[in-house]
Amino acid sequence: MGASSDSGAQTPAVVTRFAPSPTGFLHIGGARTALFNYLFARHHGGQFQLRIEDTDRARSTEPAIAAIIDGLTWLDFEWDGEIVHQFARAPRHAQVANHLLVNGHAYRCYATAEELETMRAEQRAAKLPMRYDGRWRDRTDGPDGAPFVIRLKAPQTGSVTIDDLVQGPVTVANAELDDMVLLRSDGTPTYMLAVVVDDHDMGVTHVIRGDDHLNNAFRQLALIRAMNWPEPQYAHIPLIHGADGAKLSKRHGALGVDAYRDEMGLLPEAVENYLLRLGWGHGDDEIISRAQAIAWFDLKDVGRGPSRFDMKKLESVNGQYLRAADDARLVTLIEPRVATALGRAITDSDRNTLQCSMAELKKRASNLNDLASGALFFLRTRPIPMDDGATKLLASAPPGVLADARTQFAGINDWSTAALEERARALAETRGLKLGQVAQPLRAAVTGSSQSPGLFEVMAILGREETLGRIDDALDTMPAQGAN
RNA sequence: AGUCCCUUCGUCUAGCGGUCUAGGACGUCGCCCUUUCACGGCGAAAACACGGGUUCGAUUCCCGUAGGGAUCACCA
Repeated sequence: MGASSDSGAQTPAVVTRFAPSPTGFLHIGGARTALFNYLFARHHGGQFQLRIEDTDRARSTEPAIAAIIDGLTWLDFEWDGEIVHQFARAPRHAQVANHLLVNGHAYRCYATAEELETMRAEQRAAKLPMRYDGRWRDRTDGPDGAPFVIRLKAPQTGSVTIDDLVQGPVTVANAELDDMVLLRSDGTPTYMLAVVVDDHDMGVTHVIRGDDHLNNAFRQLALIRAMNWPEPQYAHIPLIHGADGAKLSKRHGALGVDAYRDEMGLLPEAVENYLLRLGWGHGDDEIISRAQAIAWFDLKDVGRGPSRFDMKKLESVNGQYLRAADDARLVTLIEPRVATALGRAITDSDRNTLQCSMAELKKRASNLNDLASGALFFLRTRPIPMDDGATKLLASAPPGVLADARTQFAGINDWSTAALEERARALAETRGLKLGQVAQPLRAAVTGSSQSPGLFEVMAILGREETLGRIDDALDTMPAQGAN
């Protein structure tokens, strides 16, 4: 990209960008901002670009940049073109500041930090708005060699109205704004300068960002006008709040997206769907595919008020996507978790078992953690552990049912769900028991728990040898019940 | 403090002057299905912040109040 790319030969009608600062991890709010930018660009057949705002050298880190890229990749928000690293463009930013200095739209300010601090203290004491008072605005007698910053000579009268695509028309009097610093005394650009210059050079047509930037937009517009550049359209989306209505914090889920993937075991499409529905709606639609989202997304449908993050609903949405997900994909996803829990590597046989049981398993899980832990009993080696519920079931089982059931099952030639169930029902009938009185002890013996997927499906998947073995194990631990 | 923004069930939202005795989803509760737990199905409770206008008629338009949020840097 050239230093000043005004050429726009084949400039797309819509160019959006996601511009995170790599000072932390990509959090959920940032992910939503990225999603809206992505969707809007794709909806209009335009471009979605990524810019890393790393001008804060002290706080920007490589791991943070990697985390941002990792998060966007996981969510599959594919950006167009090369990633723009803001810091590398510092010379261009300085060039613009100096250009403004030359044409009179900016000036040197020699006020020291201490000086400005006392100015603010006085304003605070007088209960006046704290703004730079423009003391160097019309002076050119700066001390030789003294450090200075370059400030924008912003209009002081009149007002500016931004037709925000989300917030609607917003007007602010120029008197409310002060002359912002463009270039610091060390020659580095401020964020305000850098964003405007980069957005212009990247050909950004729509600035979609958190509404914490709404106030900044007016200052940035003054700079854009001073440069006589085309003005982008703005869309300031409300920030996400925690369940208690307060700003999102770690307690609420302002975690890196990696936490949603790794710790919570969520699916990227579910996180995307949830984020999309947070502050945006399309009739009664809840589960919305990427393609539909692109077709339907419009900034005018984005709500103006902040919405609260609801983990329960996220889990629910994730559960729906989990049930619709491909079984083989889920097997792959839970493999590491299962291996860790089991303390051993997963074999092909294990994989096969997981694949066969996945349809049953996923109905009982809303995230990958649940899915993995729910699958464990299939893969444990005998004798499998019994939880409290299972122990109680075995202790209160009608005398002899387990042994009788074992005998019945052992006589089955066709080891199938249907055959297993038929024998169990027959046994219950002859002994005058309800099916549950037979099935529950069996469930305990075979799964080690009082809750599990369908018992006969489980036994069919486990196979004759393993099933019978587990029943034998249970029989061994049971106190000798008055024989027959 | 000032400036700016926002306000429909607990939560996310639909609604864009009459179709609202306000719809959907999550959550909650009940019932059904059923060998357990889930899934699934059915049903219930649950909201237009308040006060003024405008209008034949306001959830929908305007103003005020209250509440919430954003913002005060040589941070981004």
